Amino acid sequence: MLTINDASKRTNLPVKTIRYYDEVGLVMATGRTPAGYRLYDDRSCQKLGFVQRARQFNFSIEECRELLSLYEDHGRPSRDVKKITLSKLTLLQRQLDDLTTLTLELQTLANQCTGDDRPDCPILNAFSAGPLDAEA
Amino acid sequence: MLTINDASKRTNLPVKTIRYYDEVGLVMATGRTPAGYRLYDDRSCQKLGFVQRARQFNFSIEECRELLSLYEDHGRPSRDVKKITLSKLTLLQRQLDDLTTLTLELQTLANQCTGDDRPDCPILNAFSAGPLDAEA
DNA sequence: ATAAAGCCTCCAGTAACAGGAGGGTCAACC
DNA sequence: GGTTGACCCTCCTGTTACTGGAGGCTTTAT
Repeated sequence: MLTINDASKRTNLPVKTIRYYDEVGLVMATGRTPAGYRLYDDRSCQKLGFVQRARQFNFSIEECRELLSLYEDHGRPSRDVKKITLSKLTLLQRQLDDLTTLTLELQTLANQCTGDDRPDCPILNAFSAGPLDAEA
Repeated sequence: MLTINDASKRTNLPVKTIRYYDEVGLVMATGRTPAGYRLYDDRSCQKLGFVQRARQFNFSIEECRELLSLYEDHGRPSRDVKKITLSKLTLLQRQLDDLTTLTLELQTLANQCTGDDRPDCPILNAFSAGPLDAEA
């Protein structure tokens, strides 16, 4: 049985975060010492690692909860997991597109800006004028 | 002089948001009626539009405040604006890279998953096992 | 006169924690 | 046996940029 600190070292998750996951019931401590210290075993550490990686994939806590229950359920069909993953991918793709557009537009503006002492600035003008077409 | 509702219609910003911008002192109402209703003029509407577009470019409220003061200051050098914009671009670029990596990895996993009734699922396995190499 | 629409302020909630206060616990060392 | 230091606990606040709602005026239209 590991203390929360040991679990933290093993998973590279901050102690605060592990405590938070326990609090919201995502990955609960296996038990408590008489003094109330949280205890974690190998299995719960594994779950913490699972959540950590899923979080890195931008899955929300609630989505992690869902994935975790699928993960725990030994007989779950992989179809369910794939469905969640694909819908997540769609979201990611949209975010990616938006961010790309944004970056390009801003890049265009920065290129047009002389960046000297003169007060005329295409960036501010664009913000002021309205939606821009990111041409040349 | 426009009511907050009129300003909302003109800028397409929600009334709540305009009130919020007033509250935090980003774009304050031009004045108030005797009854305490917020009033906005053309200039403040223009500023609201400015903020709206800057927000679409992922500038935070604080950054908007800075840009706005530059925008208000008629003699500001465009250098200042460009500097803020470029540092913002750096951040955006990093976000973009992270998101791209993420999407690719998840895509790989989804491709490997049969998505049928069988419980074996590469996605869960990857989450469970540890950091993955996103090779086909 | 009254009803609907619009306005106000204040409070709570969102996501996923991080930071800190105040206080108990544990192992080691002198 | 006392004390230091590391570790643990709970509870509270703060973060970002709003959104939703309660309770209660004001204005406009009928």
